Amino acid sequence: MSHSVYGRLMSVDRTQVLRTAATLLSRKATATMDEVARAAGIGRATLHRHFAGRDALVRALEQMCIEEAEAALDAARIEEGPADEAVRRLVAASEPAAPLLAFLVTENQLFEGDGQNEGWARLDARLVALFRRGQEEGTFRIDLSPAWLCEAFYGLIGSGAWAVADGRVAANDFSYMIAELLLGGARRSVEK
Amino acid sequence: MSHSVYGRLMSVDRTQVLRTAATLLSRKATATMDEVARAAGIGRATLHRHFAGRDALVRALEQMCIEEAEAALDAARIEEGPADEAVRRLVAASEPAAPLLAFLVTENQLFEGDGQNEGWARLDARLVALFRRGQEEGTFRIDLSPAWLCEAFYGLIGSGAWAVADGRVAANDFSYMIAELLLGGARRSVEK
DNA sequence: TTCAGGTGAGACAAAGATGTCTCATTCGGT
DNA sequence: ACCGAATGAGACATCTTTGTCTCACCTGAA
Repeated sequence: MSHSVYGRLMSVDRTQVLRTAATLLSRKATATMDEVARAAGIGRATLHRHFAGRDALVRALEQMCIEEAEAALDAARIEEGPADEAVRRLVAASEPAAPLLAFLVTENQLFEGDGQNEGWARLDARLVALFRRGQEEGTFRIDLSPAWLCEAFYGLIGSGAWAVADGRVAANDFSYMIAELLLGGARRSVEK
Repeated sequence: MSHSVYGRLMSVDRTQVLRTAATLLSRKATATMDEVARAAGIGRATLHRHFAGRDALVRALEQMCIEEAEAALDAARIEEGPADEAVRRLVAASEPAAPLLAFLVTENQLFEGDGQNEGWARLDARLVALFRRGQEEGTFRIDLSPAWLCEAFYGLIGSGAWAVADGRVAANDFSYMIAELLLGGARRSVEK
């Protein structure tokens, strides 16, 4: 028996398919399974062999997004050092997952059903904890709630991903722009 | 012949239907015409009488969004006074159009077709001009491009609208949170 | 009351998407 | 070269959505 990196004999890269699907679906949420398959460069039948249907595809996207976001949180070591630097590290670490997040942030449909993935709650909790820590340490202002900062973080990651995808901003500036705006805002400041 | 406020004998409020549709579609982009009709409290047939199809509905949404956004730009008098205060006024004036913008920001599908509404270019131009003016006047930092500030503005309006709709933040805090984050960021500053 | 215009509900066919299947082909390992 | 596994293309039935139509009902104005 032969094995690839992921333990299966195969040619389609599940991860790559999901990334492509995320990019397409964030641009056109009503895209059909056929369009998703074509965008990923595979046949509709093959797509169906890997994901039972549209719902299963979105669920897989959700799962992958949560895993990558949690990996980013781990990699950024958000519990360490000043909160603002932790946010900077987190933005940078979130860049690979940005297209995924851009899609899922808008797919609020996921939060209607009965069994919503508990991963989102974990993510939110860790992110809120980070902003709360920053407030308690005096790094972040206290008149903006951690919940809102959390939302803004998601929103800016999504906006950044779209802006880069559309070529309105350079990919290299991704994390700088997001972190700077989130932390310092647009107004010119006397400090730093 | 009888006339209502809008010059037609009628009972359905076109504007209200569009607002409801925007709210629903921003939460569930794949909603059917029937779901949109139910959400608006009208029959599917009636919805069809007013909007020939899903495409026409989205186009009407787009047009309404552009009109309201331009009205907000006018009402905020963004050419007057300090740029940061102009942004504050603009955010406040944009609040009524927020659910509309939240939907259309994510409906990138609109920017694929051949005939995309030129209203977006007008909007972008005015917004970019505002941020550029702020930079030239020394109010805004120059290391964040006007194009990115423009994107971030849209993104934060959308995030704010969702956060309010989901009850994660109070509706009263809408414009304060957005304007403060966009202008000042999360980091505590020595000024002000 | 009368009446015209608007509406909701349902029926209906057409169009599109989905899920499943078969078969020829290609690719990687042996 | 061989062979098994996976793929792409296409056919197919089914389900959903869409667009259109009819008809009964309601409402406001005369």
